[in-house]
Amino acid sequence: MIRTRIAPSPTGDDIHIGNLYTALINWAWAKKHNGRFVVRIEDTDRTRYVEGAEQKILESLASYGLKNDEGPDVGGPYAPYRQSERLELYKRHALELVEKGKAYFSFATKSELDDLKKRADTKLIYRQLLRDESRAAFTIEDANTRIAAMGEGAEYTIRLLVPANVNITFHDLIRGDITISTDQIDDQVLLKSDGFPTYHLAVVVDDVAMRISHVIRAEEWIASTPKHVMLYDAFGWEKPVFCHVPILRNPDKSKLSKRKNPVWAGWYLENGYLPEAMLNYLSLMGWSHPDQIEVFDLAEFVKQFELNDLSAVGPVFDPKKLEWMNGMWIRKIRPDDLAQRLVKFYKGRYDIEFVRKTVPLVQERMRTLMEYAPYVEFFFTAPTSIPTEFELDIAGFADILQKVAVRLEAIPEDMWKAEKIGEEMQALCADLEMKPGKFFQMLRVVITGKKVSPPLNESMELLGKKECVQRVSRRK
RNA sequence: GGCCCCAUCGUCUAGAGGCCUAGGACGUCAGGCUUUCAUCCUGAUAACACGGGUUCGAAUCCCGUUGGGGUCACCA
Repeated sequence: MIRTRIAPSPTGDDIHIGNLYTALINWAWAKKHNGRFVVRIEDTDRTRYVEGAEQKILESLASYGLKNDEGPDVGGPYAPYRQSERLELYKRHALELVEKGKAYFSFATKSELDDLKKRADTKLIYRQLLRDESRAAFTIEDANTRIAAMGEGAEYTIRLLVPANVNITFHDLIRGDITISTDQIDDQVLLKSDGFPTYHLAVVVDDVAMRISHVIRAEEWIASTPKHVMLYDAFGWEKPVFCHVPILRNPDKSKLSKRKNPVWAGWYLENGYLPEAMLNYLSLMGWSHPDQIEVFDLAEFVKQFELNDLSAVGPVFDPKKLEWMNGMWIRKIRPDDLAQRLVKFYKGRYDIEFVRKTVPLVQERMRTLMEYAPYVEFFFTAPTSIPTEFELDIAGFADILQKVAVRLEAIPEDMWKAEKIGEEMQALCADLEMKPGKFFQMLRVVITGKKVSPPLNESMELLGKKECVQRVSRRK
């Protein structure tokens, strides 16, 4: 059984786009194999905890259609899915490692550690000192006596015993074998002095407890994977498949950050992006469809996606292409679907009937839902002024408008259709011996107040005869 | 700085030794269609980081250099 997970920390406002990307990969891989996609909340850092973040993350995932099969919101066979509710499990395992001689108690205080760092010229020497002094300081018996003596508020940590100069090799599905020396790793704290586990202990214990088959996470975790490998080995556990996906980048290639791009998943939804478009765009990061097509839905992605086809190169997140993709999706969905999304997006500002009528006029010119409002604004607000360049540029401006008004007035109410309006205006334009471009540009500005608008005839039909005549007449 | 990862148009990518005078997409530019804008169509622009090997033959394999990124916490 394929089981994947994402393990977000509730430390921000929302789920980060990079995490949404990782979530997509995890979700797709699980779905492809009829497996399970798990969300586990890693809230072991109490100092960075943000109230409400967990809910927002879950909401965002659901909004994008990446619903989790197990998690704190829906439960599951391996509950609880919040690490803060699993503290006993971690402590038990940390102690097990101490018993096995794979970890040790440490009473070193912050200042003692700082002192140690000061004495060491290099990281390597620091690690040696830590190994030689800290770990040898107490036998298990001594430590237990000391902890007992300290009573309730006993402060100590449990550290992993990391041997010097041993090569740790693990297999990454995308990159192949990766070897890192233990000289790069100091004795890792597994259990913090506040009784909470560190990420390293918790992630290994939970991934095993929750039967995670594929650990698919961002590339930034590669350097700490040897720590996890040591833990799997220390416990005698079988390792999952490791797969480190590329990190999304800013245009300057640095790790995608809010300084250069909006990074919160919710932001894109709030700014008129379709979940389908975002996911489709994200799926093109480090991966490409075997047929080289670029616009496809989630089901197609799940069908075609292979984990080891993922590239190891960190792709730049390009808002321009995302926008194009969004435009493609706006045109791709059914008009009625689009209408309903618009109503929802604008929180009822427009009623569904109005939106249904205007969607055909604007569907192929919108790139985001946000562009709808400016396009239809003129239906509600008559233009208040005309750019003076028009009056100056067109000889007999007022007279021409007068004639337009007369023509429009002459169209019977029951014939007030886009086609008829178009014919009449064409005819008038010919009578006046004006260039169509100029004539219609003028008419457009008078009716909509803008040089750019939805198709004129259809717009006038929707606006109604009375309103159109009024808008034209007002210019006399 | 140590260690690890990576390296094809500005960007996303195809390419798993000959099919590559390197293909597609976004962007940009030019043109067409059009009653504006958009859509759509056509065309143009632009890349195998560099240097050594291996091979009859290298974008593809190996080594080095350079460049970029990640990571080195009682944060995840």
